[in-house]
Amino acid sequence: MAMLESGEMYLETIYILSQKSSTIRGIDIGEYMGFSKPSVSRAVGLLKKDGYVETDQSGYIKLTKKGLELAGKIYERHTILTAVLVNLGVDEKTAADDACRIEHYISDTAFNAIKEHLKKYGS
Amino acid sequence: MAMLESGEMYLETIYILSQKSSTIRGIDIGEYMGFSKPSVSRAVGLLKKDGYVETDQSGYIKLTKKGLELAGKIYERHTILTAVLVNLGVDEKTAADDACRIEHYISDTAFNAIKEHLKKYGS
DNA sequence: AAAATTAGTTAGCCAAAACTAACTAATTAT
DNA sequence: ATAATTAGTTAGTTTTGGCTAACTAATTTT
Repeated sequence: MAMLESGEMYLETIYILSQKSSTIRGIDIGEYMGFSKPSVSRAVGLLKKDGYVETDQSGYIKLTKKGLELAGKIYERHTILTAVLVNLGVDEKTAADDACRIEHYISDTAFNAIKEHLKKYGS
Repeated sequence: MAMLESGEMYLETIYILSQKSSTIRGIDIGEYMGFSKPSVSRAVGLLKKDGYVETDQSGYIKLTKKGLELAGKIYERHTILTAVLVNLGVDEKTAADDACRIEHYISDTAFNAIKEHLKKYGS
């Protein structure tokens, strides 16, 4: 099935936490996102079932190649969209919040157009 | 309660249909959106309950002042966001599809910044 | 006038994604 | 060694928003 906003947010969170620690547990994800343990357990189970994530012998959560690719893509959208909005004069917090929602709904085509524009004109 | 994407899509559809006809029925909305009669019935009932819509003696659906304001705002987002994406080189269809999703998730602050930019620089 | 179509509603199903309560299992503290 | 904390899972609830089936009521058609 196609990945929805919820699944993408979990993936992105795992990606971000991976940059700080190599041992990520469900509880860390829940704490970061403000969700309960069962919600995380269910969501990670779905990501695992769909091959985005796997757990090692100790139960730590890792992104698979497929998961890393998608998470990286979403994270890039997050940073670029935030940057574009900040360039347009939007405050950091609002820009990041908007980017965090829009990143799940924008097409590759539209995102790439925005990214190219930012690269060329910086605004 | 806050209006979600679904409710906003129904409002926007009613707004668009209102520009072509003054007698709008549930069946027209369903046909336009590709949804079943019961889905429309339920959605219009919620919009009515929250004061965005009312029905006249003949059962025709009209936007209230409150509904017209919100629908107009969403429609403006739709047109401006589409225009911005087209200016960036995105094809019409993709631009409109993206705008149709993003319009529900962007903040007033970010949208206004984008709108001002379009006004000043046309791209 | 009787039959058929059309519009709307009601009831109930399904999926997604959050939740609480309560369980298991493992680790840590006393 | 026992008790307490911590992490994860299971079961079951809630909300949102689609759906079908089946009903009512009004309008058309024949």
